[in-house]
Amino acid sequence: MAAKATIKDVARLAEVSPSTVSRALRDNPRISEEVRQRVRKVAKALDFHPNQMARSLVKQETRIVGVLFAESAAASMGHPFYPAVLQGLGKVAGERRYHMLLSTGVENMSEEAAMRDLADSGYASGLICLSTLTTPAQSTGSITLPMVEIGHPLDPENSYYVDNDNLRAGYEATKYLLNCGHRRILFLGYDKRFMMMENRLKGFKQAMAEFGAPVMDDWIVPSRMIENVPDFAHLGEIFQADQHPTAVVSMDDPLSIGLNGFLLTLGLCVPGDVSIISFNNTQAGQYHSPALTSVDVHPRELGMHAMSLLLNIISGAVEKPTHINVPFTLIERDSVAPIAAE
Amino acid sequence: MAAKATIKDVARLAEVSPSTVSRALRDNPRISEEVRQRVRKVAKALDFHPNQMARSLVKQETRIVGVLFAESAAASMGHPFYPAVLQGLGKVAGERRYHMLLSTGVENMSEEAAMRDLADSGYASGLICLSTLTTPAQSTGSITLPMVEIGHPLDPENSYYVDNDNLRAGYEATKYLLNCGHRRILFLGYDKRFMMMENRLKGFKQAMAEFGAPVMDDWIVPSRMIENVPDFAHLGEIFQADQHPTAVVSMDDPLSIGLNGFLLTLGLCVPGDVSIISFNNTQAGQYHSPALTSVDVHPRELGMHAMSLLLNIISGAVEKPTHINVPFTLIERDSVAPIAAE
DNA sequence: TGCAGAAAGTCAAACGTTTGCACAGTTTGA
DNA sequence: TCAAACTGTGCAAACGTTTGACTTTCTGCA
Repeated sequence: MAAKATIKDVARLAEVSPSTVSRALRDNPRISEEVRQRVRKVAKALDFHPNQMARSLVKQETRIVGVLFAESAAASMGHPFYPAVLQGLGKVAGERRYHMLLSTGVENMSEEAAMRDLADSGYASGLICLSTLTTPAQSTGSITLPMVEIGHPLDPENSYYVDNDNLRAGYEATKYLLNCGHRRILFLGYDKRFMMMENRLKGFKQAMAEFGAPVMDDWIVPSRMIENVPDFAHLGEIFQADQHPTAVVSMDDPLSIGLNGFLLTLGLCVPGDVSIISFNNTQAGQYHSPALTSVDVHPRELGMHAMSLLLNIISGAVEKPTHINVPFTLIERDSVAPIAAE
Repeated sequence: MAAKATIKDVARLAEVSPSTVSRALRDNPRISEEVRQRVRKVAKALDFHPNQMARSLVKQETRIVGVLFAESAAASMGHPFYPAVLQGLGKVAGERRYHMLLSTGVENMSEEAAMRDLADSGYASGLICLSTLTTPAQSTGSITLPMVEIGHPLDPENSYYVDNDNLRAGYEATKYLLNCGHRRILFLGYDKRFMMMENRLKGFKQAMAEFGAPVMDDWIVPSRMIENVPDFAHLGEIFQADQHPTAVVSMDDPLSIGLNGFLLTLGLCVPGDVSIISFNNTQAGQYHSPALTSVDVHPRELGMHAMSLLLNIISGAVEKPTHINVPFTLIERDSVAPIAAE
């Protein structure tokens, strides 16, 4: 009773050979119904569970997939986007009886190193990589595991990945403001480390051009994701000027909320004086007043699709580099208003 | 080059036996310096990494710990508390070269079932359990793995766990309001499924009693954690009454933010008409206006301590059921004001 | 009656390590 | 001078499964 029961224990008690036990438990048709029953009963009685390590060893596969976060998993978890992705990943992993192994980023470990670590550990049969950076692991080449990325990969032609159409998202968000009559629009939260930002900015410019609205470099203001601290001094100058922006496209809800607070100190109201359209549709944004109009990129779906794809690759159902595009949704709330007559 | 190098490949090229390779790579003192060097060089050249499955099989241990979330991991990740804990867990796991295996809650799988699943999988050498529920797995008995819980366990005497002193936290939060002159205080967000709520409520009552303030059952208003939807109809009645509460102890920032919005619709201001002291000190709460006065339970530290403890148990450094108490911090911001003269 | 083939099991090798023991060669100590 | 001890290495068993090949027994058919 003390030690865990092994297949041999079951075999002995059921008076068959270990191989028969193995087959019986896996419903191999070569085992008679009678023996199958007997084996099952004994297995249950002993609370026998096959040792996965032994199993994995001989089958040369595990039921584990590694999950790797771009920033050290640690840092990134602060933002609701990542937990939501994880939630999606977990849902389909669970359904297909897979486990997820987290890359527990040792502090200051590079993304690539973490990836190698996970791959080399031999525990995982595949990799999910949230490498949304523009300069991810260069030498991903020698990694032999099946891998799917969430976000835009460096080499789209040869990668499996799931993503939003961020160009389109940037375009639609901007167009929404333009349609409300805004022309002086600021782009907040540009972080050139993230590929998606490039694309959203591209969409922004495209929409602006289409409506003949001017794009000023000065009005593309950076802010690191996650930390979400824009350059308030700079923003102060911009918004205290006479011809200040009447609307902003903000890359993230927390950022928008911060901006809103800042504008308040300047005596500017949202959406009365400045409209904000935001991204990520977080809980905080919903509860905020005014409730934020925000683009939901559906992180949970991103996760679900990524995991499905990976598992299908592992099982051999998918062979060619595949790209899945998860649609976004623009959710209208109260932070955008038609431009006030001047 | 195609298949992964095994220890035998290394042995062949280094012209030694597999056992020597094994010993050389683990710095066994019985191997001469010369051979050690040679083996290392070959191993590096072949990019050899020992197969963890094989290793785990013979050593009867893995470098993986399972992490189990109370609610299906999925649902709970929505709240910033859990990612923060995960962050802490990951930090020390990474430092000690352990990996974390997530219980990817199959939908509707009970906490206990998920636990068994994780334990039975044989992948994990230990378990972290965020079982903050009041009625967790009853028959945790037959689980033989080392396990530490985060939150208050059912059987404190025989459990390893790390926790806040929630009674004290409830007490201090309430006292903070009482010291500001408040007496009509509402307790918002009671969720009897969580043990910590019981304790916080106990602390609340204790403080109230100490100041001779009345505690009314009606003013202990429940709300499920995570979903964070209180009964607004009920709250409406309470706050529209003549003698409405002048302050509330709220179990969660998102909940507080929701309450704030609701009070606004009633024409009540925070903290002018109603003060709020909150829990969890989330980003959303900081950015909110007014910025929330909130008690930080330091979820990251909870995670770090839990993982350290577990790893110490696994390594044999800790033997007796241990309890670690992580201090909380009351962070003063703008959502509490001294009571207005009536 | 003989024989093919199916049915139901058993055997043993294999997966890639680790590790107790054996062994050969070299020192050491008395 | 010889036993004892030490050094450096190889052998082979073990960890707990899975699986291809093999054996035995039985069934049906010519």
